[in-house]
Amino acid sequence: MPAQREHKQPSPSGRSLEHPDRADIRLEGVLHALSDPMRLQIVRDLAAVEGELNCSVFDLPVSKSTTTHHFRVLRENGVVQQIYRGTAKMNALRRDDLEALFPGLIGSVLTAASLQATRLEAAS
Amino acid sequence: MPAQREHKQPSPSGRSLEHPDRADIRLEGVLHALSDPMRLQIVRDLAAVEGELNCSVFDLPVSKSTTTHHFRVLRENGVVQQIYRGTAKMNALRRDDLEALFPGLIGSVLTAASLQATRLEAAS
DNA sequence: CTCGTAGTTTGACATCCATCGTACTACGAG
DNA sequence: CTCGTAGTACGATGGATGTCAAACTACGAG
Repeated sequence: MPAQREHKQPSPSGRSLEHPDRADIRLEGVLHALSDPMRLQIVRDLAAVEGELNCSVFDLPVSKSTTTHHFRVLRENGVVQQIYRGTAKMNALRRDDLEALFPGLIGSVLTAASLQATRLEAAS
Repeated sequence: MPAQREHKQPSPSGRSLEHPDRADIRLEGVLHALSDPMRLQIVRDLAAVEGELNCSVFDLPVSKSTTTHHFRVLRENGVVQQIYRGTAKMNALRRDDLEALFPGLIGSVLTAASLQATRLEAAS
């Protein structure tokens, strides 16, 4: 039932996606979003390219619908921004908003993730 | 079934509590532990006093058994250290371990939590 | 218009999670 | 030894979460 999209403002290039305003982003939500290995990997990849990536460049070991689910969690918790561009859906980290709300947080999470990856790798 | 405590070494003052080694602490686990409002509050209080606190000084709006549950999650994910001292159970942040593994992470989470608290308060 | 590609939606399912109440255990005080 | 206090263990329960497969939608290419 498509009865819940109240303010559906037709976006420039097609479907619309709901994003929380900056003021509605919650720390607990962001931490929860980042606490899943799959989603943390997505965020790391996104941060690494410093730009936009479409969904399909992520080679996640899960089905397409699960991937959709994870991107939705990231979007609903204010971690990523998604826009449709033709048939692709581009994703980008909401760096400015996150930095304004939680200064240094994303940076230390990314650093921590790198360090841990190195550490786990070294432990063969 | 109490068949999983393999190396149960009797601790100096009574019951034993299992803590993960530093090397076994995982970023995802820490983020998950911090993503619950109740547990984030506990960690903030713990950080504020820069020392040990027993469980009962936390005035959480949940039952005793739920409180036990949250402290266990924090302990099992390497966020806090707990030791029995008589009938009380003292809790402390594992600052050194967390700082060594994930430099700056705890600090930015605490800062973010403060900022958000202020922000939400200001929004009446 | 038709097709293929990219992603969504739905429904199902098993697991995990936060919460509770009640019964239980450990320890210190008296 | 007995009692009170601090916290644990044990189900139980309702709700969220991660996962999937299958059917569906939107868009560009031809």
